[in-house]
Amino acid sequence: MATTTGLRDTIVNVSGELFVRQGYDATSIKQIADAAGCTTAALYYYFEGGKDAILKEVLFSHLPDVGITMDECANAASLSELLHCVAMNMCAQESDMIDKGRWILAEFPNRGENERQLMHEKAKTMHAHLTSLIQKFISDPDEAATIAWLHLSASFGYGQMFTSMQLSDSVDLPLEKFSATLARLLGSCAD
Amino acid sequence: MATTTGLRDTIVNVSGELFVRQGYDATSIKQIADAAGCTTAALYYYFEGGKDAILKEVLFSHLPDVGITMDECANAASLSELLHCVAMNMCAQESDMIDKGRWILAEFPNRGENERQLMHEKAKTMHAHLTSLIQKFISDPDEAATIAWLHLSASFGYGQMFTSMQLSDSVDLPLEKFSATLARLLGSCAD
DNA sequence: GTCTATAGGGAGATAGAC
DNA sequence: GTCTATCTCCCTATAGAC
Repeated sequence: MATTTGLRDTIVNVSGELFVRQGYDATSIKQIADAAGCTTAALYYYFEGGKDAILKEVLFSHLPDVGITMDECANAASLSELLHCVAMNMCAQESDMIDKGRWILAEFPNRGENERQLMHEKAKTMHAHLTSLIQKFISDPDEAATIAWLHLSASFGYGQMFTSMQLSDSVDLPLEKFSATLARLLGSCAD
Repeated sequence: MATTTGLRDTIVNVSGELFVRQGYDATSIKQIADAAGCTTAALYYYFEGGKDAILKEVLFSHLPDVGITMDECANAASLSELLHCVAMNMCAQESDMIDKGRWILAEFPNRGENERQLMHEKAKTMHAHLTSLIQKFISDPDEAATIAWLHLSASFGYGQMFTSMQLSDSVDLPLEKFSATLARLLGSCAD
């Protein structure tokens, strides 16, 4: 891991990767220390609260930032085109939204109220972003907001089933086809 | 826990509940024994393979069985009505499909190839079931299959975000409205 | 079949040297 | 700031009595 950054940042980064890959419980303090190139004692120098404090920091700094992937789609010419673009970006292999989403889902029930609120805020920010893009094509704000949640639900669900659960190994429904069909059907309600 | 059933079954049942509620790693052998009303030694009498063997058994016997919830919708009069009914059943509080789905998603990356295949089979069975219902309204088999995956993705995604992640506490999109809108849009492509 | 008792290991965490 | 050494606790698993 990049040793040009401070050790504290390195700890957060490697922890994030390990947590997403293996889960929080399955990741030991020793493992984090090894990956960060230090000892467990050093972890406690930076994080008095121990492993839990590291998790909090990861949640606050490491959550998927969604604006970026949507801005690419901002100048779509139709609702269908917009939705297609967004689904492709959300579920793309390179995007880690799906991996992180899976992990957050897994960890969610064990977290406190503050962290739950934070995750809700993130989701609502993402939704607001998409809704504002959709409103170029659907003037009714309530309808636009509903379409946005539908689209996020479907994309998230596809990503979890076909990518996280690797259903794409057994079922032939490529992302391209999924996105296109979803966009065609949801896009048919434009003004 | 129902002590009328044999201890072995009791162990599997309480383990399933604990795993879904807290996760596999966070559930100790002692906790299972307490909930089952026996000692840890008894667990090893029934499950030589220990905790992992119990998990295997839970996965094989305790996965959501989907046929039932869909049969209720079998005599829907239109595609929209069918899809609405299925989404309502899948995501209903009483159904534990969403809870179990979340847990399976969380556990998935740590499981072996056999168990992954099993989960794929379960998903494909569910999909085949829905597809056959949809084919009453859409004659093209490929289109019907695609609509079925879209609908399952969207319902699963909604359930995970709004129920598992409790987004319904912060966002006003009731299941009824979600299902109705989704059914209206996906249903609009019927023959 | 189910228990008591315990071995053996690894986890998270800390004290104190440097 | 970072390390070595160590503490304590809890976990999984087993041996042997009943």
